[in-house]
Amino acid sequence: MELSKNYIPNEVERSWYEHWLSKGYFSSKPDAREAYTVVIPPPNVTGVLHMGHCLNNTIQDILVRRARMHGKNACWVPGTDHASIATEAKVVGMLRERGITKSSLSRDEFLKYAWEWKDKYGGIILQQLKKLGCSLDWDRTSFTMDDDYYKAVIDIFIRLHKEGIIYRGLRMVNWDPVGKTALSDEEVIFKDIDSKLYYVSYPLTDGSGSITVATTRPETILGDVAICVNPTDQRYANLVGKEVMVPIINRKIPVIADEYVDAAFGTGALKITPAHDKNDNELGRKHNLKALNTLDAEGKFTAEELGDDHPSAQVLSYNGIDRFVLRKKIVEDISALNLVQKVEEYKGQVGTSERTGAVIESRLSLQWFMDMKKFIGQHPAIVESVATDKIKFHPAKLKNTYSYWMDNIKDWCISRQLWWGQQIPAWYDTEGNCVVAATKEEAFEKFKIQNATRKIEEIHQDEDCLDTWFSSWLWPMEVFKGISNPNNEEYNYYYPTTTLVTGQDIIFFWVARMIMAGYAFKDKQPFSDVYFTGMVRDKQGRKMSKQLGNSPDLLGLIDTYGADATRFGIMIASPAGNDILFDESALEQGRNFNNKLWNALKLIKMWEARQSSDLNPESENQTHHSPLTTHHSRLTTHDFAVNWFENRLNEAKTEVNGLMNQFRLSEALKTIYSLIWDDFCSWYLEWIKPGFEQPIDSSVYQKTLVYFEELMELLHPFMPFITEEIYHLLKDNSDDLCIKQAAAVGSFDRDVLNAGELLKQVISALRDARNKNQIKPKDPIRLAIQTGSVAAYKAIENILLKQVNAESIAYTDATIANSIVVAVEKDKFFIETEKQLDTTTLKAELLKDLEHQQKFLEAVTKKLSNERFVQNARPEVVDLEKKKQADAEARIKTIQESLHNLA
RNA sequence: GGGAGCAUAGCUCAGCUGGUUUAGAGCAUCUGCCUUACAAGCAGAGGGUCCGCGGUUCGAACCCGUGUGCUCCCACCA
Repeated sequence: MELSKNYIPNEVERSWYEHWLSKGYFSSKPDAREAYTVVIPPPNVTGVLHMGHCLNNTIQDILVRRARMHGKNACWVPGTDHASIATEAKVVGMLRERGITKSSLSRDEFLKYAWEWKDKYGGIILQQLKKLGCSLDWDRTSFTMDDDYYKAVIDIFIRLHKEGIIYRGLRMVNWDPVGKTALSDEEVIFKDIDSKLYYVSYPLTDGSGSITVATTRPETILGDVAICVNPTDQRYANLVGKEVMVPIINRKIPVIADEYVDAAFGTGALKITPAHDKNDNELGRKHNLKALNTLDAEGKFTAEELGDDHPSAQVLSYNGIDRFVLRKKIVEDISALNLVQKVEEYKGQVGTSERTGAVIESRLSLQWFMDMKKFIGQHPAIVESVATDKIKFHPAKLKNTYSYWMDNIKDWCISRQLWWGQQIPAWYDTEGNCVVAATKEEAFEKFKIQNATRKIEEIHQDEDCLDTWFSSWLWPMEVFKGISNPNNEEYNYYYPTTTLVTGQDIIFFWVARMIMAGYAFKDKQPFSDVYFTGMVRDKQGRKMSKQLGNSPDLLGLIDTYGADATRFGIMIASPAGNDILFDESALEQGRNFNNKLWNALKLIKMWEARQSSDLNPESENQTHHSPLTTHHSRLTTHDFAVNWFENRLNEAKTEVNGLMNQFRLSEALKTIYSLIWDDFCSWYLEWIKPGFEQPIDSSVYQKTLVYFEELMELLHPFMPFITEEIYHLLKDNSDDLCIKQAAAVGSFDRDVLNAGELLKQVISALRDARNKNQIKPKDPIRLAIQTGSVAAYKAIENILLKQVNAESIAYTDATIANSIVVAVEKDKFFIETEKQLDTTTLKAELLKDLEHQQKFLEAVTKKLSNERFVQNARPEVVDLEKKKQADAEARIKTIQESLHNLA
């Protein structure tokens, strides 16, 4: 079969993925093997694949594929998250484009549209994962709003409510005026902003002057209920207890004192607006002040609650004005009253919604909460398991982040004013009494106990739904029906899961809460290792964003470079927990690597028909005695190469195992890359390569096939497609690499490896000398070796001849005049050539080297003459220094001889 | 405001228990090569105040202190 010049990935990738699927390699069933379970962090059902997913899922696939090849029953569960806020926003947007407003629809009508939308677009991201080569068990695809899953979430809510962990209360919450819903603290992102500090005066009602406050939020002035100063602040001591007038609305409010106020900030006087600020709200409650709300759910002005104060036409004219427009308007109107003293630039922070980006309002509302202190208190393992590494975090530094958050945890607001999600199983009667129950009928039964005359039509369910994360935290359990069908066979086999791979940005949202759920509902850790990825940034270190247009089109990249190259590119520079700077040149490197593998395949395939089996018996005879003739040494040359590579391969496999166990994936890939490119292609294949149209020893060829296969096996988890392709092109293998079981790693001999390293060193040194002396690659040289171990060089003569383009090799006891001298360790090499040598340059080089060596010798000698060093350092360290000294001395001698030789 | 982390070649990063380090790799750069697997390649080279300062030690990129610069997390002082 003719192999193409370069490797062309697209068709190969498509057909192997189909083949793997058709063979059912990714689907897992419980059996006698140990399970290796990974649940995908479910992407938003609205999502499309981006670089973050690419990194995250490539890592999971590497772990899963490797486990599958190492005797584990690997199960990787796919699925999507209903992502209530994001999805509801998308559906609302889609409806708006069609001229439909959400408010014109009933809940059922809206949900019908949402499900239609989900069914149409919800699977896209999963299809894209197939392109990346992800070996997910598609039969297990789950969704956080599947029927059983939905029931499990409701069940957990009811359970926690019964235990008194979940409660309903009127609290200050983070309100997203765009999403029109409450948010948990974790969903609020604080951003630095340039704002202004307005100094506004409130006239005293007794006409004795005014008090000036500094505020960043003048639009809330109409909701002010007091002015507060620090009780120790002498400036205001005589004003406490008096009254001031709120500008515009002319409401009388008291001047009060509280230690909360910082006298050093602004004017030392603070306006209290309990309806719009968490701290003000607390102060308000402490001092029995009313909370006057002036903003509606959308963040627009409403005078509704100001009714008792007989709002003027001016106040009423603000109705429906957006908070930011209102801010300017109120400042203008107060300025017109000459009550704005000054305006300062101010750098402050505002909370924004993680999902919609809207500036958060603090808003008093009735919501459902989870009492986290109580909850965690009941399950100490939630905190301990991470501290004691029962659940291992990679990188470990995130353990601190986790424990700090746990120690300072606050109640979790779990209700959302949305329709897309699990509807809260709380029911109300006409008097506003509330019971929690799974169904209307159950709720009705409960109400009847309180009031026998209650009719079922009089009760209605809570309109709100639950925070998405209140369903996601059950993911590792419920994908195996662990909640909805407890102790089923699959759950018992696959749970706890093995490794979780996710972004460190969701450590609190998701990871921490899965750990809570794991211990609270099943008394087990949900996973044993968590690999946290950083954020994918562009090569200048900027976050990927739509505005910057710097997020690459992943599918386009896969089309251009292939999935293997894309996986290579994202993995080669991504240590656990660090952000990765995405650079397309890494994908090029991956593509080039594909090509290198392809060409190695082509080379080896050329030999297939050129094996010479007649050399085999002779070869076996030669193994154990010293070779004397050139003919024989060719055979032992191969023995040397084969033996060296086998040892090197085992060494590298050992390294890779170690790195993988530590989750150092990027380094494992680098090790494999260098093993293949440098050791296998650049050295080994060159060493065994027969001359033009010459035969290759059959046993060497067979060994080479085995090595290449093993290299593909090692690389497969990282680059599954090309390795599978080569595995089949190399030999007529009837099995597939995808499920091939890795052979045990053999041992390796340090001496054999060192011999190989020495040979490489000699070859490089001689090539360097050729280069420096401008000997053209085609010009042959004659090589003479002065060494104490002639036999060792005899064994590798043929490699040496070929690798440095020498026409002959001789052994000598003495220096050879008019030659270039190269020293490697204790051996000297003399290069003789027809070319006229540039003695001036050569001398200069040697002198430079000599100086360097002498300095080094000086340093080592000084160290060795330090008695305290010799006394205190470990003996092997001292021996090493002695060896360095001897080597330096020998080298200096060689250089001096060479200089002499040139003269 | 509190906490964590980072700083090593032009760039991205290794360097694990202080001594096999005269500090490595990949990319980029430079030189020479179209050598029958591969120019998306081959062969080779150059490139470092290990952030500054101080300390501990026979010995420091590594440990300690301090300064500087960056990054992240937590925390709603209007």
